[in-house]
Amino acid sequence: MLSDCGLKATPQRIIIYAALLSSQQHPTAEKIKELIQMDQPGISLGTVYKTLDTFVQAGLANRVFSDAGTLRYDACTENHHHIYCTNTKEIVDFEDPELQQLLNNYFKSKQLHNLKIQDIRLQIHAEKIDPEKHISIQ
Amino acid sequence: MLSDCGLKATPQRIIIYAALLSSQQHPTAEKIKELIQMDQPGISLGTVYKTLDTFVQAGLANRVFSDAGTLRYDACTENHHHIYCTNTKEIVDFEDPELQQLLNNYFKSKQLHNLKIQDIRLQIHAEKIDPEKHISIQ
DNA sequence: ATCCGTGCAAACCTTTTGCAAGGGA
DNA sequence: TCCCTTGCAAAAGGTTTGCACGGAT
Repeated sequence: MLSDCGLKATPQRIIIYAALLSSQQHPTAEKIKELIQMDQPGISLGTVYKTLDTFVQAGLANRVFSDAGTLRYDACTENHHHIYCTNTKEIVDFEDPELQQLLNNYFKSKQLHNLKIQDIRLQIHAEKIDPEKHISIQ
Repeated sequence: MLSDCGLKATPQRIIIYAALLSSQQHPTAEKIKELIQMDQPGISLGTVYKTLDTFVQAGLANRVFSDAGTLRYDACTENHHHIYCTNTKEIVDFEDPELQQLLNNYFKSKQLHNLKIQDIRLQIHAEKIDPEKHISIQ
């Protein structure tokens, strides 16, 4: 996977990538360091930053916007959207082919002169009614 | 305007709010300090931060997401979207009632259980073909 | 007189950088 | 072996905080 992208498969990279893949929380660099603490106790925070940056360059990960001014990362590089819970501060993935179709059609008809669209992302700001429960999409 | 929100109308606040309103660039705190330098030379950067924060609390302004890890502000609190130019790094407002209608319909039909939607914002990442020209929407 | 906003500077936090040492191909 | 990666620590932003001063009610 890593070597497919021309990256050396070092233990640190493998573990960071695994952590990023398994975490659904769009973690910060700090959070990833915590997550892998048990497997890789001595890892340096600087290395986590550098590695995540390398992943972004290589197209293995994306940065996710957050209003707190801290960078968050996402191993999912497919086109998808994010639900920002205003109370729990979670960021949850949202994906729906129907929505994608809708947006594609809209932007096909609505010509934006002088612009080449690369990516459309929705931020859905919403309040979780019952923080105990999970979010479900009907 | 300020007093409507229960805020004392001090010279600093008036000038900062005016700068925010007139700038179409979703400025950072630093940028605002520059913008008002001529009118209010002695203003402290700390005051700018505090004032912008006060505005956000009062609902007079919004924070705009940005990947650079710097906070940007927007005096427009109505529902609208942003075009992020990947080459010029500009952030341009995008508003279209038709799109709004489309999104409303979509989210009305697509029930998100356990969530109360507050706000939907699109980030349109796009490349400006000719950086000299302005962006126009057909 | 009191309360709130301002200015200044220090503190803080997150992220980046430089460099020497170590490990993979 | 060679080059790339890591770890550490220092530096570099950007943002927040604490506190004393000043202005308005």
